[in-house]
Amino acid sequence: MELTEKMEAFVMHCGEMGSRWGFNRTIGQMYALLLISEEPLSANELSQTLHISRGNVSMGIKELNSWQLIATKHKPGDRKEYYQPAGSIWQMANRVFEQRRKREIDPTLSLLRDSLLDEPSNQGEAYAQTRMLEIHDLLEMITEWASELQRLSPEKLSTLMRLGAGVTKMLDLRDKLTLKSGKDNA
Amino acid sequence: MELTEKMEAFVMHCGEMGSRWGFNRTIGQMYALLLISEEPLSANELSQTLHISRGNVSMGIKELNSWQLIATKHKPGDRKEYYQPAGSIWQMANRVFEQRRKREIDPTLSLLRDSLLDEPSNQGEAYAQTRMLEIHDLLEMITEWASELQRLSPEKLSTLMRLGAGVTKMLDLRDKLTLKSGKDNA
DNA sequence: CGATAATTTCAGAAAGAACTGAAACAAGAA
DNA sequence: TTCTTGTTTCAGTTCTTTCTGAAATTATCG
Repeated sequence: MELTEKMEAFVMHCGEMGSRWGFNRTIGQMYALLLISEEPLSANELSQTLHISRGNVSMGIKELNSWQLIATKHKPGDRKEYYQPAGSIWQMANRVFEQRRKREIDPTLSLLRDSLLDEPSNQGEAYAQTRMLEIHDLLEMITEWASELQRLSPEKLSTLMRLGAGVTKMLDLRDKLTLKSGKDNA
Repeated sequence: MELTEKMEAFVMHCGEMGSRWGFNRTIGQMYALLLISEEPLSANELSQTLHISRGNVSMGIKELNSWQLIATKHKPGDRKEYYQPAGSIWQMANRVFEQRRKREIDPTLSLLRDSLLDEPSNQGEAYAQTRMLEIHDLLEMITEWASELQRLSPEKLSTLMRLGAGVTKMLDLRDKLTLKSGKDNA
């Protein structure tokens, strides 16, 4: 697999960003390469193109699988496995968001829930709990909102996104409607 | 500064999560401690309570400052500096999102923009560019959407959030209105 | 059933990130 | 100015993560 200059730039960039996106350098590179490659690639091709060890590729594939970001393909008369990105860009973004939510938010949320069950045992702890409650509520909102967006079909999501600056207008519109028809909505 | 068991659990947990949230362990701990502490704390108190070196605290404060997450206070007749969280929980969330956008999305976006300016030099590159364009558009949507949300006042944001599952309904409503009044909206 | 072709695992090496502590620096107070 | 009290810096150390490569494992073919 030969890369043009631009392709290599992209792949390497995704490597740098990899760690910021929740996985590591090589995994970022691997996924980038699979994304821009027209044909599915074998583990060996990944290893050679990216100059990383075969073992490392194997671990990377395992990780990408656990994120459900790649699919495995077989070619007739060929024992090797070939890999390609799973699903559309939208689905990929969804998966990444979901995984990150699981890792970055859920654990904190459950710790906070536990902590808030008990009565505060003194003044300082009472204050701490009010702050924790704020954070809890914020995180809960974020997760609810996120899962809401995930349930939305890609088309609707796209509409909502394209709406952009219109969200504010929509809220205003809704306020008017609500005022007219009385307080019957959430 | 003495911590109850629950407070310590929270602080330590934020430490573990720190790296997932874009900063490191000690910085997570420091910020958590400042959040749940009623009084502003001095660098020495942070150092002692968390059992980390004075120098490390200093670096942490620098970092938290660059994220605009803490404010510095002075007590009359006391040379020390005291630190406390800056702004509300909402503001904090905003800051974190913004910083992360800057680090995780903006660089990629500008790379993609550059890359997409040039004509593809061969078949494979043409395919790569179509994929890159998809990613570009997705990232652009996300950033626009995010900055949109940031411009929203906290109250509106809160309304929008509480709306939750209602977003779908709202979209439907909007569709009906649009159909009735013709195609005059975005 | 071997023999062969591929994938996975994992101990140790290498690279990278975070932390310490002592020295340098800064800002009043006397 | 000099002394005191506080903050910052940074070279070296420690801790963590990632990567390699050889050995173990699994799967397929004849």
